[in-house]
Amino acid sequence: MADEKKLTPRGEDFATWYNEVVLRSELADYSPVRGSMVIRPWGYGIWENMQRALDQMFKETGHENAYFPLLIPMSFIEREKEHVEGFAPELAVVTQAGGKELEEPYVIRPTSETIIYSMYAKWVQSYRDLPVLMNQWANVMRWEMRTRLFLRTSEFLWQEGHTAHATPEEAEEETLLILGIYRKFMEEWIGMPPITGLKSDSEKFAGAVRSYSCEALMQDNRALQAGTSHFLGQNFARQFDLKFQSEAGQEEYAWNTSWGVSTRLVGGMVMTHGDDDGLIVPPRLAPVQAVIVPILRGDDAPVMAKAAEVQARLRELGVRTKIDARENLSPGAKYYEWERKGVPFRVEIGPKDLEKGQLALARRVVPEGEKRKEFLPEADAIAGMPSRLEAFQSELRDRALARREANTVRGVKSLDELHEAIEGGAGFVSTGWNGDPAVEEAVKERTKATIRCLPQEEFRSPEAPTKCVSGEGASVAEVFWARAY
RNA sequence: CGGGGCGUGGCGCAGUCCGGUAGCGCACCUGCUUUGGGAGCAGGGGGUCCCCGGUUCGAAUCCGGGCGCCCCGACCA
Repeated sequence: MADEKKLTPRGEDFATWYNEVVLRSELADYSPVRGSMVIRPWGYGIWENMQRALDQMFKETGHENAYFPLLIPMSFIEREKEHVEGFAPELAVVTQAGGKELEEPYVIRPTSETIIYSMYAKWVQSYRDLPVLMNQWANVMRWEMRTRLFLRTSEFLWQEGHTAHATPEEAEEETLLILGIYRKFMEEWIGMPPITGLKSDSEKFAGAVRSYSCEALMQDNRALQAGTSHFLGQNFARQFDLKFQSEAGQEEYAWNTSWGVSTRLVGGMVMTHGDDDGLIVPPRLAPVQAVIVPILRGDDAPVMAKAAEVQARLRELGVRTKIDARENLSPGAKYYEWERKGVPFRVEIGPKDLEKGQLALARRVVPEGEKRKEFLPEADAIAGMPSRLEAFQSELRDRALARREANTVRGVKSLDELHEAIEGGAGFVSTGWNGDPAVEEAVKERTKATIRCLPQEEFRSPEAPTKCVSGEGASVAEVFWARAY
C-alpha cells in the first residue's frame, strides 16, 4: 500500500481489498492453524446477529435445535457412495486418541448427515414420529486446498438442518420452505438479494437427489453460493435404516432434507456492501448501530454526561450504541476507525452541540450530492434514529438489487456471446441449456463460468429460451452462468 | 499440486546485489501541550533478521536443504 492508512481500492485489486477489509476492520485474523481463522469480536458479533435472526426463523417454522458429535465413525461417511466420493478428498481424520491407535478412525465432521440420520433411525418407528425437524449450530471441517478468510476456511461455523418426512412431497416442500427462509434472510438482513434455483447435477451436494441454492452477486461480479437446501430422497435413509411404519402398516424409508448457511455469509456481506473506505454493515446485523463520539475539550464532564444520556435514550428505542471515550485518539482518528468497521451512524457530541441543543449525525454511506454530516436538534436526532436505520437497511438492499440486475445479461444465444459477456465483466448470464453436462464442462473450460442454478420462476426471463446455448438441441431449462467463488 | 510474490521489533517496510555495531515509519510506554476528519514536542521500551546446516576471523547478507504465508489456477460452502 502506498498509504498505510488507506485500503487498496476495489477497482485496483478486489481480492486484496477484501483481505484488507477483513483484517483491518477486525472481523477476523489469520491463525497459527493452516487455513483456519480467528473470528474476532466485531466479526463474531455480526455472526451472532445472523444466528439470532435465522434461529428465530427456523423455530417459527417448527424446527428445534440439537447437538451431535464432532467426530463421526469413518464407516458412516463411507456408507453413501456419492457422499464419500464427494467428501473423501477433504476429510481430516483422527486416528489416535489417548495415546493409542483407534480401532476405527473418526473423521472430523465435514457435514453431519450420516451421524444424524443414524440417530433418527433409532428414534423413528412410526409415521407418527414424523416429521423430524432439527437444526444444529456447529463447526465443521473441510480440508480445502486453498482457503480465504470467511469464504473458504478449513474450519467454519454454520447451521445444518436435517429433517425426515413420510412423503417425498413433504420433504420437497421443506426443502423449498428453507430456501425461501434463506432468501428472505439474505434480502432483509444482509441486504444481499440472491437468485434462487436448482443446481445442475454436476454442482449438487454429494448424496442429494436435488440441491437448491441462493446465489448472490458480489461487487466484482462473481457469484457466491450463499446457502443450499437439499432434497436427499431416501439415499441416506436406506443406508442408515431410517424406516417407519406408515398409516397403512407398510414399512417405508423416510425422506430427508438437509440445508445450511455458514460464516461465508459474513464474507458475502463484506463483498456486497463494502466500499473503498472499508466495511459497511447493514444496521440489522451491526453490533453497534450508532457510535457516539464525545468531543472532549477541557471540561469533559458535561459532554460525557450528555453522551451517556443520549446512549440511554437510544437504548430505549432499541438502538445498539457504543460510546467511544478513548482519550488517546483524536476524534478524527475515531471517525476513520468506525467508518472502516462499517458502523451505520455516528453521533458526535461536543461543547458547541451542548450550547445549541443539537447533535451531529454522520452516515456511513453518503447519498450523491449530500454531506456526510448534519446537525439536528437533539430530540429529533434521537427519535429519528430507528427510522434512519431502517431506511439505511433498505437502501443497501436496493442498491445491491439494482447492481445485480444491471449486471445480469439475458437472452444470450451462443457460446461466443456467452464468452464475450463473461469476458466483458458481466455478472449473471442467462441462456438456454440442453441439460448435457458436456456443455457445462465446455463453457467452464472456455470462460471459467459455471451454471449457478436453474432459476426459480420469478428469476426467469419473460421469454424462455428455446435452444441450448451450445447450438445443439432444444433448451430444457434456462440457466444462469457466472464465475463463482 | 503447478505458476507468481514474500518471510527482518505488534504492523508496514529498507538493508541482502557488494559479508563488518540491525535501521525507518506507524503502533506502544512516560510527561507536557492538544482534541469538531488520521495531533505535536521531548524522553523511553521492545528484534533467536522463518528454521537447520555449511563457508568465513566475522553471515540478515554468500551456499545447500527445509518450513511457513499471501495471490493466480485445479478442488470446494
